[in-house]
Amino acid sequence: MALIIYNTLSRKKEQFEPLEPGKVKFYVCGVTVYDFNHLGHARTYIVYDTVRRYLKSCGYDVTYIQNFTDIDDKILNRAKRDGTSMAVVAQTYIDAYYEDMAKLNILPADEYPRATETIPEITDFIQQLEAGGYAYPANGDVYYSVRRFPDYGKLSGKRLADLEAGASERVNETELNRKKDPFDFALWKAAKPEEPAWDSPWGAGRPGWHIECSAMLRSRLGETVDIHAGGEDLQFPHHENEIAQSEAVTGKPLARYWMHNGFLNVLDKEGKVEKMSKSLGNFTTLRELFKTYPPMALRMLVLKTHYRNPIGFTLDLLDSALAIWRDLEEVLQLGSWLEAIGQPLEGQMLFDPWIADFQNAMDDDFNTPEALVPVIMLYKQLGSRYHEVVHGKTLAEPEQFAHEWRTLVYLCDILGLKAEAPIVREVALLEPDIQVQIALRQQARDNRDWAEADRIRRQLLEKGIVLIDHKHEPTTWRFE
RNA sequence: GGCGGCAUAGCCAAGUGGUAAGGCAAGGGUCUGCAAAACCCUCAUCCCCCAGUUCGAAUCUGGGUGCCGCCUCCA
Repeated sequence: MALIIYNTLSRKKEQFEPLEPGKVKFYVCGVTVYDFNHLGHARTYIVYDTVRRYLKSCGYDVTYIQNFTDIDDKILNRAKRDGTSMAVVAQTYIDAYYEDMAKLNILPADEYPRATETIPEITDFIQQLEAGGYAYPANGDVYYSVRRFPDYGKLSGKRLADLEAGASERVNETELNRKKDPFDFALWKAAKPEEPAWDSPWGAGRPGWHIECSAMLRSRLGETVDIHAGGEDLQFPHHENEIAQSEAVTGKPLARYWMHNGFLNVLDKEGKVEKMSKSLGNFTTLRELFKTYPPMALRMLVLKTHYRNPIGFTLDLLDSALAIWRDLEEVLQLGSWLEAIGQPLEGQMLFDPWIADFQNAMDDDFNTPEALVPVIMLYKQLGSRYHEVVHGKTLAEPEQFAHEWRTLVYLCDILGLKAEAPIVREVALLEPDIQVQIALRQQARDNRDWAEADRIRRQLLEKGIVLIDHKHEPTTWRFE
């Protein structure tokens, strides 16, 4: 089986073949750092983290680059509002980004280039465009001349003629006057008073959004990357413009495969979409969510839907994902449990049908909902054993168990599903007291004093300890 | 108006020509003093509608309806 990826450029599933055998250059458009990350960001980066992990598991040497846009009107507005500088706002939310993504078990990028640290490359890029006749200055701004690039629209399937119909009153008037054509976009923006600015051949100013990515990508990964990815909203105009800029200069394809993930929309009580656009003032931050849900529940939710389909986010959906995650996490924690009680798992992972099913699903354009099936089958199968172990029984067929458990851990690692460390250390401290309580309750039960027995059970439950009665064996317990 | 996508059970969601994966929820059962946990069982004669192609379609074609995204900053 070979990996197949849906390429936005061709609108078809294509066999994946990197430019250089064994190596994958992967560029993902990062966030503009002017606020905390919301659920939608989480989806995008969970998706590409999973793609990256899978590529690695296939043996590819993956270089993963993700930028930060740290120059932007929205950041400036935020700085103004908070009475601080653009640099401070940017750094604040970059730090927050790292924190949130770490909780989702998203691997750090190999590098996080920032626009403000790439100015020389950007101005250099613009000069090359100018030299090639693709860019022209106008009152301190520099614009890209869209009509000079014949392939413009090839990614998004838009033609300039179609766009013309949509050209509306929404265009900024000052810009319109400077542009030769309404579809031209800014490569460089002349400095405005009291705003951060960098020197350039066209005077002080700052780069436009699209050129940042073209320059950062080229500086880190060269002229052509294997995979260029981002949210579906970036398809047009952002990625279209990146292609126009980069390919005009290099004459080579910017990316071999373009991947775009569907949106995660929060649904309101009537089930209507409330897009998480911050300009509409509606978004749910990750840190808010993580106060009440484990981050892995969100990761599970994202994995449960194919990455190109939209997700209508509701709390019910999250609860459903959480239910799966809770069971799965218990089983994943088993290794630690066994170690804690002196029965460490011996045995290796073996290649077996579970892995084949998983790989077939992932090979088909990263079909994670399908790939989750063997994972769920495995943990269901292992789950009953988990309870035997936690209830103090000796594990039967430990080698077979170990092999399956390691397979599960391996698959979960590719999906980025990571269990919290189980609370086992406190057991030694609690154990004697709990045994006393269990004995007292057993006495009550023997006396058919159900009220007292239930009182003790309830009391322990308040401490998070659940009792499990058995028919012929003493009562055992576990954490809630 | 232009471009694109989607429509599968109460909910979520795979499946793209051979007779409907999986999950959540729900119901029933075993067990229990009662619970909890665990385990077992059940849960779409049918895939938005109509027409067509085919021995055969949820899957292909045409038409229709509904929802969504992009066309403006957005993951």
